[in-house]
Formats: sequence, C-alpha cells, structure tokens
Amino acid sequence: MAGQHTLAETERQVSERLAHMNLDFQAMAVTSNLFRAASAVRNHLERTVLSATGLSWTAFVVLWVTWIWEPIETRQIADEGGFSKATLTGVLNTLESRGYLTREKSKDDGRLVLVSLTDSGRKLMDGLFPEFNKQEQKISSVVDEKNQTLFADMLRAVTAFTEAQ
Amino acid sequence: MAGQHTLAETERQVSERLAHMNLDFQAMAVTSNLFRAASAVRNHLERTVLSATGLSWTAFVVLWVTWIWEPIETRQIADEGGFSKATLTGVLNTLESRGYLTREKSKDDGRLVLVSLTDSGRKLMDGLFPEFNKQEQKISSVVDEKNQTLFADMLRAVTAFTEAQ
DNA sequence: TCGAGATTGTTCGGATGCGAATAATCTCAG
DNA sequence: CTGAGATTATTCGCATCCGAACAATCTCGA
Repeated sequence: MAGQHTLAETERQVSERLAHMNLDFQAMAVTSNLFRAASAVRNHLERTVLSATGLSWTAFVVLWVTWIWEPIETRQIADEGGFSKATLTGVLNTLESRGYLTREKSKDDGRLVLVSLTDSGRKLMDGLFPEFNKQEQKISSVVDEKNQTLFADMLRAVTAFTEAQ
Repeated sequence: MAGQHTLAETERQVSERLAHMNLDFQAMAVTSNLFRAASAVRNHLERTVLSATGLSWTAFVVLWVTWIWEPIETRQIADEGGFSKATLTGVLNTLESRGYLTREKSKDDGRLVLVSLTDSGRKLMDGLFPEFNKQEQKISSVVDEKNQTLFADMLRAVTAFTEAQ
C-alpha cells in the first residue's frame, strides 16, 4: 500500500466517478477502510514480527488459536481463524512437519482430530507473542485510549452481525 | 467463523491463559477484532454478492480499482488493493482472459503497463457494485449513523500510521 | 554521452486458499 | 438393531498469493 494517492484522494475520486449512482458513500468508506486497515496491519506484522520465523500469517493464527485452547478440535481452529477446513489441513501439515504441533484422533468421536502444541511450538509462541503484542500496542495507540474500547466494540458488532446473516 | 465460542468467551479464555504475561489486552482486542471483522465481512460479501459472478475477492478489488481510476498503472492497482505485483499479474491474466479488462504498454514509459476495463467489464461493475454497496450499507448500519464517521476515521488512522512505519 | 543504479512487470517455486467430492464415523428414528 | 442422514477431516483441482530472481526500461550524475 502507501500508494501514490492518499486515502483522502482516493475517496474523492470515488465520489466523483460514482456521483451519479446514488450510493451510500458513508458505508463504502467504512468497509473499504476496514479492509485497508486489516491489510496494512497484517502486512506490517508479517514484515516486522513474522518474517524472521518463516511463519505465514495463517500459520501464526493457527498456532495462536491452538496456544490459547489446546487441545483443540480442528473445526474450531478453522472457525476461530476464519478460513476453510481445506486450507487448515494444508497449514497443519506444514506446521506438523516443522514440529510445532501434533494431531491426534479423538477417543470420544472418531471423526474429530485434536491439535496440541509441542514443546517447540509452545516455546516459539512464548517468545514470539510478546513481540507481536508490542506491535499491536503501537498500532492501537493511534486511537485515543478511551476510544479503544468503543473501537473494539464497533468491530465486534460488525463481526457478530455479519456472521449472523 | 461463527464458531462454538462467542467473541466474549474467546477473549475471556485469552486473558485467562495469558494473564501471567503482562500484555496489552486492549490492543490485542483491537487488532484481533479488526481481523475478525474484515474476514467476516469479506466472506459474507463473497457469498452474497460475488459468488454468482465467479469473481474472487481479489479479482473484484482489481476491477473496482480499475473502474475508479482507469486507465491505471498496474503498480497502483497493487498499491490500492494491498497485494503484491506478482499476485496482480496472475489475477490480471484471469480477468483479461475473461474479457473484463485490457493491458496496454505505456507510450511515455516502456516499463509501465496501463489497464482499462472493456465494455463488458464496465457493464459488469455497473450492475454489480450497487448490489455490493447495498450489503455494505446493511453491515455499516450496525454502527450508529453518527458514529460511522468516527469509525471510518479510526480505521483510516490505523492504516495511515501502519503504512508509515 | 554513458553506464551504474533504480524501477517496473513478469516468471518461478512453493505455500496458502477454497468448493466440491469422498471416506470414515456418529446419530437417531423406526 | 439398523440404515438413512448428518458431521468431520482429508483429497483433489484450480486459482490466488508472495519473495526472489530476472529482463527491460528509465534516470541522472560525471
């Protein structure tokens, strides 16, 4: 990103080109800035924190969710991470081959697979996540402390509503 | 998404598991909800609006940026869309083969390639985007009208700061 | 003028990413 | 008990997705 046009210039061009179409420009600004922000933050975190570890964004998310919930069913990882089961299978193969986690069939339900971190995976997250969080803190600090709760609440509301549709 | 755990349950589990680590949970909530929201909205728009057209999310973004700025240099499409030049080359091949856009070497600078929509591509966007915007409106309406500007401003600030890093 | 360095789009290899089909397993009405 | 239907993780085919290497082109100081 960080293109030749500022965000303001882009929005001006949009309203100019689409002025005749009777659209909700406020709503357009909300969603397009949502994607821009998510994309910018993701790219930044990949470059500053993740690149040294060789982890992709998705691989990091899988490790993080597993770290919080282990042992965890694979369907739940996909839910929490927001990607498909098919995608997850591939990423789990990668992470398992690197020794960061293990798969194990559930004894209660033969269809389920439980995922846990290895010592190596837990050690990785113990060292990595504080650094990750430092960057999160930097980024969040552009929003007033007292507005951060409101900000997170708005994002939560968007998520909840959209998933319910 | 829309997993077994609510957003609140997830955040409680996070703070429980990571209580000993002295992290900024506020910042963590901001970024993780940013990704959840973006992912949820994207999945929803893919399913409700895009799936009928056979367009991927990225393909739609490429068409949209081109629609606004055409003729546009490819490097700018990648900037605005937030993905790499390598990715763009592949998506442009797909969209060009489907007859939605054309590539043309710049006369001023032999390194540049200019992209424009075909009539077919323009017709597609004329029909598609109003429908897309209707969904954007629905989603944005979960935030109070008067707070929408603040919301978009916060997202813009996050983007601007992160890209500047 | 000229050539070292910068910039651009493409190619390449490998890792996501998804929908659809599949095999294994579970559920539960009859 | 049982078998039709539901649920799960994986496989398959294909379309992104990216970093690095590359060839073509431009810039600009000496």
